[in-house]
Amino acid sequence: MASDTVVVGRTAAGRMALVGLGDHSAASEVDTAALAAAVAARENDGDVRWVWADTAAVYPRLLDAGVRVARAWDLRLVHAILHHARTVTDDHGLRSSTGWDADAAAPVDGDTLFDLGDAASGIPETVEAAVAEYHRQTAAIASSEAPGALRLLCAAESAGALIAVELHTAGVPWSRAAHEHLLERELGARRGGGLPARIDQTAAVVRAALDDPAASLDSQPRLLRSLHRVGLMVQSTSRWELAEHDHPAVAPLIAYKKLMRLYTANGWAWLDEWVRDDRFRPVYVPAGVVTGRWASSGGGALQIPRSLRTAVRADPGWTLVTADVAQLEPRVLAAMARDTALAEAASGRDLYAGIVERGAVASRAEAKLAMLGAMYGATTGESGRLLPRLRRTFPRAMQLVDDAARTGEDGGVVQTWLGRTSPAAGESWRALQSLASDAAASGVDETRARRSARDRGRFTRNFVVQGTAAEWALAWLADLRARLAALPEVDATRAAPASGPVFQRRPHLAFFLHDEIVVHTPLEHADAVADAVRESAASAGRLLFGTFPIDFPLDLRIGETAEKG
DNA sequence: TCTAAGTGCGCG
DNA sequence: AAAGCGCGCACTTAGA
Repeated sequence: MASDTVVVGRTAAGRMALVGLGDHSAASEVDTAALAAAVAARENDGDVRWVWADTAAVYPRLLDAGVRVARAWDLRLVHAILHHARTVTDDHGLRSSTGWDADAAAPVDGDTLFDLGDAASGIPETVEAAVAEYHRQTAAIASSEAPGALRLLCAAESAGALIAVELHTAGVPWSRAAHEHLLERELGARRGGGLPARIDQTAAVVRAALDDPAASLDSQPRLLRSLHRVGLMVQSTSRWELAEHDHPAVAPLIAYKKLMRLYTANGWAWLDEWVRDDRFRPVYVPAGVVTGRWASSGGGALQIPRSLRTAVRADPGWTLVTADVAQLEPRVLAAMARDTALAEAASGRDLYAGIVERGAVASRAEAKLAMLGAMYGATTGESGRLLPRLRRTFPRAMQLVDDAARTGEDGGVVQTWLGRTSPAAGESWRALQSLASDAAASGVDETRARRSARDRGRFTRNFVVQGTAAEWALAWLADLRARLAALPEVDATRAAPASGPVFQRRPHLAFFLHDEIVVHTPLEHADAVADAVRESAASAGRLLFGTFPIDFPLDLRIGETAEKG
């Protein structure tokens, strides 16, 4: 078994070049059509880390050709991390404009999305440029004050890039029939020309209550005027404010909004556009959020209503293993701050119950409110009122987030546990602050500047926690992916072809949402998958936080489970 | 007729 | 209208 790093890029002649960087470095060239076979051969030959410009551009074709790779290095994503990383002391030219700082190619419809060599991204893709960039990146990491952590982050980010493509390719097993059944039950039958019957009926009830048969329910300004005419003096048309009023129009209006939301966001049109072959294939965007969380593009993958998860159904002979982490962010905070008191409160399954047991607050609801307030920067209301009690009981954890907030308010940058750095303060932000600090500044300027400083403080406060939680989740995913790949395949008669050639015969990740995963697995491997999910969570905790005693308990379920709890 | 901004709501 | 973070999407209106 040879361990090697192989850089993949284009040649001037438009072929694909594979350049080995190891002891037995060698270069070879193949036509684009033969890339998958060349990668497969090298992958089977030994332990390889594949270095390429953009996983989202290269990997879909490999998967479609039946080729999975174990390890990768995504030059675009790693560049984005290192470009801003505060701990890097020598950037080796990484911070100058080289084309690698281009944004990801905007996802587009149709076949061009994952076309190899799509030049829209602006990323240099020649193999020479890729080799040079890889050397810059490894050198920059080596110069970091915490090279191990940064290297881990970059490897985890790259593993995430592989997983994002794999999730798209495999898709979420989605029962069109179950989805349609739910739509008909909630909305009534689909009607070609107009709205489903139930929506029409509900709208009629609302209009009757508003004493206006022509009232517009979809235009916020006009609806607001209609409400005012019947004495409902609301300032917005949002559900929470409507619910505070007692009027015959309120209940049907809230019902109308709920039905319309289902119809427009996840109705038949969504089903037609996003579900093929009983698979929902969202486009995941690794690091699409500044904190390092993933975003999604199209299909609203990260906003699927929980009520709709009844449509998530395993293929025949397969099942689903679903797991989410209980209170990931406060656990991560406890470990980052080395706050043993908070870690002890977290030692049971329910961190909030643990906080109550330690006497900080009186109820679980208060504990949750206070903890969220601490991580989001609440200043007023019940959440703000509870914060001093949390500060007394968990001073180290609270100091970590308070420090992050102060740094942000002062215009500084903060870092996650592994070294992802928050964005620098923008030019307009700085201008506002310096304007307000001028002796001749007006009270209005000062107020605006203070508010903007506090806004930024809340962002950096949350950045350290949300970003580190995202790192933990990446580590969890990456470790789980490797464990799943080691489980045995089922025979071809048991295959789930819609999951594609790489995954149709083995357990595979099917969905990921910040702190939650779904694995689609042949029935006989469900218990092994559940073990792998738990072991990878424990492994992720050790990888990030070493021996610090913090648990990451999972709510884990095997089988068709639509909703939580 | 196009785009940008506002509103509201789904998810963590 | 959120108080208190991070997103994406659908719909509307205002403005070019």
